[in-house]
Amino acid sequence: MTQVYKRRPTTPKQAAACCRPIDSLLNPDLFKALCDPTRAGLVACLAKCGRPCSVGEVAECCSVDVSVVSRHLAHLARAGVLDAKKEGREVYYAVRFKELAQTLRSLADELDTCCPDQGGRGGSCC
Amino acid sequence: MTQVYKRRPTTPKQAAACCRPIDSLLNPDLFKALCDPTRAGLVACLAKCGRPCSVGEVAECCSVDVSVVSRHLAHLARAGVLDAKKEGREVYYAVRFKELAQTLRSLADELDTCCPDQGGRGGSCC
DNA sequence: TGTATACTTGCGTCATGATGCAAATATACC
DNA sequence: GGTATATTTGCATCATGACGCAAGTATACA
Repeated sequence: MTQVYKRRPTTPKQAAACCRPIDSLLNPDLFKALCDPTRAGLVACLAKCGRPCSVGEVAECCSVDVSVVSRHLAHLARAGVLDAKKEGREVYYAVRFKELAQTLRSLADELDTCCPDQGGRGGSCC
Repeated sequence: MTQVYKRRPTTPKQAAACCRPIDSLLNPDLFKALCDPTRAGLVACLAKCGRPCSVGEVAECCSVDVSVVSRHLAHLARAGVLDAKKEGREVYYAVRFKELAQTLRSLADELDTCCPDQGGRGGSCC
């Protein structure tokens, strides 16, 4: 069931005290993982490739050292952007397409909910 | 009309050379704006408040100096997350709900498109 | 014109993180 | 066991960015 909020806070201070889904959806760790140009490039590369790729393969597509790529991929996996699977001496990384898309859509939905001149529940809160 | 791509690149190196919408949708500047906990908190606060708020008002909701809040809000506006409107000696910032939600959904859609075991065009590229 | 309020900007400090290299670890294959 | 390949980790360096304070700018109002 959908929770009904009584009213929207009238000041930012009240709003800050009011805990809502958007607080956790605006997770800085996810954005931190994607905010570096090199990492964003790696994600785009893996997404376009569409299959799990090894660290060495991925390293061929960018100009930084393999050790840097390794660290970036591990970082992205830790943040939930990529999935890691070890096979023999290689580690394959793949984009977690569905989970990532789902997270982004949840955030978009919550933004709509907060938007006052949108259908949804806009205008009410807390 | 929807462009039809012939095939998906088989290596990350080929994928990197293949320009696709996800390259620009994974814009590091947007994520850079949201990756700082203080900034994320400000966005959440403004979203929950739902109306344009002045710098001073917003500053009351967090522990950092007003000058820091001012810089953060300007940063978020520059990245397209917030809208700024000057009224007299006050500056009002508001979340660009629709644009932000749209951007996130576009990225989610493009991820679906790239996902091989999803409906969409998964499996084809370039 | 003078003063108060709202915000921005300059600057120094400090913390975090990106990078490359070299060394360490893990696994495959002889 | 010994060697080659794949990846990770330690370490030093360098760049970026967050922060607070103080000074500067803009606007309102007496």
